[in-house]
Amino acid sequence: MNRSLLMQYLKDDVKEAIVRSALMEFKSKSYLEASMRTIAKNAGITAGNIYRYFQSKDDLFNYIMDPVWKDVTRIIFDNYEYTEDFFPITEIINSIMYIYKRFNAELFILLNNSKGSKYENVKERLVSLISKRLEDEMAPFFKADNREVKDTFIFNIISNAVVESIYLIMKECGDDYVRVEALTKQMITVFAKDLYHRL
Amino acid sequence: MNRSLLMQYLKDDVKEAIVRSALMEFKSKSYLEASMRTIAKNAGITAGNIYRYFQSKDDLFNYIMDPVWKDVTRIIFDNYEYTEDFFPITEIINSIMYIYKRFNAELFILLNNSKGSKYENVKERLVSLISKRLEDEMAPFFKADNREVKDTFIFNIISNAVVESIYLIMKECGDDYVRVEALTKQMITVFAKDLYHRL
Amino acid sequence: MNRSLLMQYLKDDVKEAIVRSALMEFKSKSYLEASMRTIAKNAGITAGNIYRYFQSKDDLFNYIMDPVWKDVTRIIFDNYEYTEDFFPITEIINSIMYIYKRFNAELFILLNNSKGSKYENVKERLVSLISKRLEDEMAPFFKADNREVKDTFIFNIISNAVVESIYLIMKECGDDYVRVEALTKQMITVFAKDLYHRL
Amino acid sequence: MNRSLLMQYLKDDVKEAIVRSALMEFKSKSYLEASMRTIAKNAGITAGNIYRYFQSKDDLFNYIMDPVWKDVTRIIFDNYEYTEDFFPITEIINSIMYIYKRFNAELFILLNNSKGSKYENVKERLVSLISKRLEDEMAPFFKADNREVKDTFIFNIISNAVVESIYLIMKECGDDYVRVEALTKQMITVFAKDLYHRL
DNA sequence: TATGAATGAGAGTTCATTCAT
DNA sequence: AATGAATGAACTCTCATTCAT
Repeated sequence: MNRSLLMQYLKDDVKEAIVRSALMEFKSKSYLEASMRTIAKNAGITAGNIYRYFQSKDDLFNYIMDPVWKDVTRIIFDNYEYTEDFFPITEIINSIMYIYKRFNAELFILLNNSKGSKYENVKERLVSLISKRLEDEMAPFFKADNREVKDTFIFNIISNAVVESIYLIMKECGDDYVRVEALTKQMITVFAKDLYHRL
Repeated sequence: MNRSLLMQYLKDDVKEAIVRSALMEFKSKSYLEASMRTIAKNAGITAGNIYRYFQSKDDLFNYIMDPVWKDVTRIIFDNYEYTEDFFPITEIINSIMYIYKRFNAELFILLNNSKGSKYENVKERLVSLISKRLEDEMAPFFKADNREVKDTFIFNIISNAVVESIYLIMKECGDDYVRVEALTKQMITVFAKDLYHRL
Repeated sequence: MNRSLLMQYLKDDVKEAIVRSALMEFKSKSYLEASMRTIAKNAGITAGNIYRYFQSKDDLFNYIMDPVWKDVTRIIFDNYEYTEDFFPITEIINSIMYIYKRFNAELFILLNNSKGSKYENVKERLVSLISKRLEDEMAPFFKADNREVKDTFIFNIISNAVVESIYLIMKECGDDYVRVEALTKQMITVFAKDLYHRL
Repeated sequence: MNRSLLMQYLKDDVKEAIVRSALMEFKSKSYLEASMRTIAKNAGITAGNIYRYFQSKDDLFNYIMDPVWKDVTRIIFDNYEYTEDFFPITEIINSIMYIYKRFNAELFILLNNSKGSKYENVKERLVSLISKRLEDEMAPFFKADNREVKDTFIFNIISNAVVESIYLIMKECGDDYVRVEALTKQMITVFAKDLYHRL
């Protein structure tokens, strides 16, 4: 390995250290409260050196969060098979578990600690996406029964409840994936089972 | 109107201006991030002058938030009449509407932007209170059927959903009290109706 | 009494109240640390109103201290009768007791809490005055014996000790004039008796 | 000299500049009145930069004063040999000269300008220590003669005079160690010689 | 590439002083 | 004469960011 490649290697190493340290910091403090000094210290480098790898705090935050957001939105727009319960519960659970396992910390940050960043309103956008999909999926049934929902904002409320619950379960369960899955299932059941008849 | 009364009027005017400006600031930034200078500027006064009306940032925040929290906890501890639907829905709605009409913005801040203040964990405490009450109310029915809930954390999840939904409705509806009431009813129905059978 | 005289009376009344309150404040805080607000509050008036009577904090301080300083310096330059002990101890004690009884608080402030005011170096000036007088009084005796003091700064040191001791006694004894007088006598004895033979 | 050593050099330079500037500031203003901005300006840096070297104003003050106080108390508790003159004058002088040479300005600040810091009452404590020792040393002689002192506060007065005198000599003599030693000797003689017969 | 010293703007807060009333 | 609201500059301290080395 020549010197330039070594440098390249070292560089990636440091970048990863920064990202790892930043994740920790963003998990315990909001975007605005997070300290570049602390991130640097926990990454084993100096504050100034971060700016070799990221233009700004904002840049660093987005570098971490962009892929998560991409994945999350992609998953929501995946086509689920319809089931007679209106909701493809198993697949939803699977998606949630996938995101949970891959982006545990990141999702937590995205939902809760992103104030001040461009992801400030990410929860609202996420809820909107889910809400839209929920509404679309239920529309045919309402049409068939010649019913309609008085105020479609209720879909937002339900979607928001689901998102909030996922975040709550994440906080409660930590790495206990079995409990996460059980609680998530129960939660989806409570919110979605027979939903049509409660609307 | 004599001078003393005029002074009184003017003084109250400024205090109100500060509170109004502070509400705006606390609505858009968390307690810690909010700036006394910005509050002053938007109230049309100098930063130092705020301290004629409030002893500190903390004092100002609590002056606004104390009444809300007092009312909210009082309401939660009120005794509702039991109904055959498990929940005294009408009275709950009335309570929520009361708080909504009086403390729209304040409740939002309390639930979302109180980090760094003494109300930092208010949402968790509120959710716990509601959760406890929910569990207590349902306990007899589970006992009668000789059933039990697998993971009682689900009560926390549901309570959290209710709290979050109220706050979402507030944000959505502005001053449209009729819509607030309708949505709140629908929300409670969706979350609570037949809840026993979905647990 | 007509209105104008009444006003005059009231005015003097307020001025006295300010001075009394200021004395208290300057006794417990240094000139710089003393607060015009506190002085006003304890005088039963508003801060702004002080400025009707005194141009500034400095002006107020000097108004109180000028007469004391005048008296103190005057007394020091009074002519004492010579005694065979070199020092007219009785008269010195009397002078000190006079100042003590009349300007208890003021002297304390002058010596200890005047930093930042024009009396900042008053102790040094006072000590110099006393020192000069001490030297002058002892000069003939040295001359007669054909002796001289190696370093005349020793007179400053002794004078300073006397001044400091007076202030210390003031702090210790409060209004117990009998103890003040006893201790002052003892102190003068300790420092001055047979001084000539210890130089 | 490599870069790291150079940095080290520069860093120490700045720290020294801060301490030097702080000494000046604390010499002319009390702890509370001293300004970090002024200290920074006179050290040729910005106010914020001080905080790279010292955690707080308090930290900076204590960094300068701690060693002095440590040395001073250590010396006072040292055991002196008894002499027939009651006092181990030579050793006292030596101790004073040691402190003088090491902590000229610092002792001045400690005794005079420490209000608001943890050394606020240091002079009183120091005087008490010396006073206690003085009293203890003279007690046997009083007992032997079946005498007693009317008011033992006189020991405090004498101790205070000694402390004050040391500080006065320091201010007067600057770096002229020979004169400091001569004056200190003379001062101790004036205050302590034959003290027993003047009490 | 990396350092770490330094900046500069901003935070909350205090207070002597001014001034319209 | 008196009020008390308001100012504005000062305070200590923090931190993202820059830059000479």
